[in-house]
Amino acid sequence: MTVVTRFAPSPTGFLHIGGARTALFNWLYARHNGGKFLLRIEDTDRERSTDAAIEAILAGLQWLGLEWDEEPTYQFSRRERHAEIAQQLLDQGKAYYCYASKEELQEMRDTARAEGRAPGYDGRWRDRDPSEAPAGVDPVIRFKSPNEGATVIEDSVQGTVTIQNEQLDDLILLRADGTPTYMLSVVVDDYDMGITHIIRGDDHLTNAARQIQLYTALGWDVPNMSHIPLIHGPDGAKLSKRHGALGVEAYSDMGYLPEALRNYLLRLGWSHGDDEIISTEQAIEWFTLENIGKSASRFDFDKLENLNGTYIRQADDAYLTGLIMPLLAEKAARPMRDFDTQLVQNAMNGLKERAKSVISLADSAAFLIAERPLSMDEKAEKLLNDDSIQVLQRLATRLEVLSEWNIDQIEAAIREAAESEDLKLGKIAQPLRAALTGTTVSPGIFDVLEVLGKEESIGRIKDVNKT
RNA sequence: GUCCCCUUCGUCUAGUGGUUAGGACGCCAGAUUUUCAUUCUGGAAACAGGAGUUCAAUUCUCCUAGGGGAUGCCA
Repeated sequence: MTVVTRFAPSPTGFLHIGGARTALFNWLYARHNGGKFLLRIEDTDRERSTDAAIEAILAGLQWLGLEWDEEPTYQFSRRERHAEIAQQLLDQGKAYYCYASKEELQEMRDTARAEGRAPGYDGRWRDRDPSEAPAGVDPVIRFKSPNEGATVIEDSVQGTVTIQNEQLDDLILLRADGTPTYMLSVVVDDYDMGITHIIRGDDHLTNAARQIQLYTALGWDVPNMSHIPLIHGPDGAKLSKRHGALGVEAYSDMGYLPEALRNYLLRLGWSHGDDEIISTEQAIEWFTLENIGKSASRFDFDKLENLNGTYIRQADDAYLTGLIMPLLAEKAARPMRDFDTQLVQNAMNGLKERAKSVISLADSAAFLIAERPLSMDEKAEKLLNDDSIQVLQRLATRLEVLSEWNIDQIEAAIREAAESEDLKLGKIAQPLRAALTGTTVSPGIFDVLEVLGKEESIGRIKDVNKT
């Protein structure tokens, strides 16, 4: 049997971090088994679904490198089919029309809660004759769910979960306006799409019981189910915008590499012994449902950042250069030229050693394409003006020289200063670096000297500044 | 309120009826790097609490506490 998984987001917002992990797990499971990974956009809520959200989700998945198979399915386009199944259940006496008003429903909830019973619809139209229907009320179609016994969910992650049927009320299949609800659509679509394995957030666990009842009523096989724990914010509370409930594009904007985020997400709730750095190939080879944990995990930016640094250090120079050139162009407010790119790429090997994000990588490369003389950032300025260190004063007086990028002179100045003051170069390295790059968040001093020291590079910089 | 799920260092996690309870991030200390970063070495740091089963429980059972989820004509 070919494994078929799916990711089924509702397009009411961006692709958030939890959704991204769900997608990743589905993708990994499909690839591990040589199966298919399908995408279904659950847009049956016409009020809240937007095209912008659909685009953001697709873009997010692409950025993460989670390629889906076949064309995405748009759930709303299948509403006829959903209605057909609802009608079938109606014909079979497994569903019925309900005319209860919103007020009645609210009242039912209130009294149920007050009496300590399971809340929900009390089934007052379940066995009533349609001739008693009030005039002018568009009915909904409800599923006649079993009142007795229990529904058992055999979950690959959660284990066996039993829900008493009396806890579950008669869910709505078709709304008053004739559109299908989520509960009906998922079941029908998963069946029609041939989904063999459902992997989704455990906020759907209770829904799973209701859906199993539907599968049973329809005589369909229940797919294998895995309800994975949710991701929480650093404080343990539900993920909010302040934490990680950002769209994946926000992570891209923050300078995280997709491969780093993927690796991080994979390790959140899944493990393979002590392995931490896991390539995509290894992930596909190793991924199984058994290794998914059952408890919720917190989002930890420190670890993500560390992972990101690791991936940046391993990354190809040209690849990284390609990523930061647009950022540099923005910073410099001018288009980048071939020699700018070449210069940055030459320096990349040294630069990437100390970068934790694509953003900081761009920051540390900025001096390479900056206009001369440099404009200092505040911190750099302060360092250079700190009169508690004599050497700095000397260097500061030579700033004109420095700004002309005469490497020989710079080196001579450094050595002279260091020797005459009997200081280690280390002591003046920080301010020196500030002087050379205009900022304190720049690369190592020797990397700076090395790159700038290349006659060729210097020539190019001068050319740039003249034009 | 009712139902369901979860609980190993601060965080992500490994693990077993008998282990010095392992790794990673972060933190601290040291080495290397004439700065920073990288790298390396070392260190502090955990089985939520209480019963029970057992020769032996972190591991099995129950209870409590804490956390999370569900409880929509949202998905």
